[in-house]
Amino acid sequence: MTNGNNNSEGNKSVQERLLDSAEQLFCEKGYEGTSVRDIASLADCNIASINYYFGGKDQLYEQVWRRHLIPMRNSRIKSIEKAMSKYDNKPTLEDLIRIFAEAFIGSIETQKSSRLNKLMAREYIDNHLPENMFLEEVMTPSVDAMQNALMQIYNELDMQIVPFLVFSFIGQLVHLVHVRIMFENSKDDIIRKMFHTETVIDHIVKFTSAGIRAYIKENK
Amino acid sequence: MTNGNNNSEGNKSVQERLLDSAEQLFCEKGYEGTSVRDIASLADCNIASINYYFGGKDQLYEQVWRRHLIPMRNSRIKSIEKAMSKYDNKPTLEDLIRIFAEAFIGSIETQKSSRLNKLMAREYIDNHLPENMFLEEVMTPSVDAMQNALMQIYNELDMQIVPFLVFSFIGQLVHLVHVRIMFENSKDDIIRKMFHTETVIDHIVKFTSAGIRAYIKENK
DNA sequence: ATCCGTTTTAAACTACCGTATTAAACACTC
DNA sequence: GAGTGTTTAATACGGTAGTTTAAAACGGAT
Repeated sequence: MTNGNNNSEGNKSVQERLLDSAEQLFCEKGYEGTSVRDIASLADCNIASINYYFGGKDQLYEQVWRRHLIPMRNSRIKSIEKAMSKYDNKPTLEDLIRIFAEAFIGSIETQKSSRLNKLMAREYIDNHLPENMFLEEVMTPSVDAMQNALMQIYNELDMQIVPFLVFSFIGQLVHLVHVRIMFENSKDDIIRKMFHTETVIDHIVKFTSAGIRAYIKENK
Repeated sequence: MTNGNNNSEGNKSVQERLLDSAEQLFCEKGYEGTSVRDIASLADCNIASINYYFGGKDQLYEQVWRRHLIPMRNSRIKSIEKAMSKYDNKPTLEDLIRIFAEAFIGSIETQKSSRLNKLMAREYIDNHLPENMFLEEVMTPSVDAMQNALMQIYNELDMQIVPFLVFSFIGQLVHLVHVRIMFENSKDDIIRKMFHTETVIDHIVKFTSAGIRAYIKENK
């Protein structure tokens, strides 16, 4: 081991080390807050390698995304399909919401999924990806899948309402990620405890189900 | 007019022009994405003025906040107090939620309040304000006021649940701000129409009320 | 051993950052 | 109108950013 970092071990290629280090730093400090020198240093390689292999900081950033974008999107869509098929296309509202929420937050809550959510939260507000890439390749597919699932469960649901329901649901999930970032260094144990995954997902499931059913009753 | 900007007109002082320009740029490009040269140029004054009047970029940023922090916080708290007193401390859930949501989004939906919400969203994730200033002077007071109001309406509500309810409510409001920014340049009229203030607030009121009532019933 | 394409290195380059300096312009009192 | 404190101005400074360069090191094939 040549230094104290944790990205140079093993037999990873330079590209992989750069992607790993870049991911870590981009998640922690954002795009502008991370310098190519920091990345190269953490990856234990020369600065020029970034331009040699990726063509620049921006394209390295894009590759960091592409590495996780498709898996992330797929895991969310898969979670919905699984919930649907498991219950013969008619899972309870609670099951559907819970499964998606867990996939969104990161079911086992690995360090990696937590980091990626943080990266997503940043990209949400400060676009450094090519135009609409985040929207079209990450957000929209998940939202569409969720909308379709909802309409399958409640086929009497007004099609114009469904986007609002998904908006409220996902809004809570995204907000959860933000709030967690905010309080992650907080000493306040009460607040930290409040945002423990299981507890808060239980709440979101209950709250959201009730919100959705508010639109069901009146149509009957 | 010496140039094409819109901050040098009128008889505003240099400080005011700097604050206006800084606010605009910080909202659009964030703290790191904005240079003091950009600010000075937009304000149509010398770079040194920023250090002369404010003591540095960081303190200018803080002043931009302080200018709107107290009014923003107050308008939210006021909105709750007004709702409470108007209905003799027992407004309907729908009234309370609607009034706060309108105050949050910016009732008249000025361009300014939209911009500030964007700035707030950034501050959520990347702190450039002095430690805890954002949390203690903006977020916490509003959240506390909302929690207290809820407990007054439903005094049978479990105190440990209330923070979750407020979380879900505010989560939707914050998400609305984000989504709007995301789609503000979208050509998709359907989406833009969806997030028109009145429509989406109607939904949030309905959805949130139902979510909250889900916790009321079981306690009875 | 030599060649040659690939990878790695150290250093230089250009551009911009936030800040500090210094002097000139201004507004006002006495 | 000389003197005073305040405001504006141009410019210099030290630092760091992302990128480029050109030479050195490497590694397999001939």
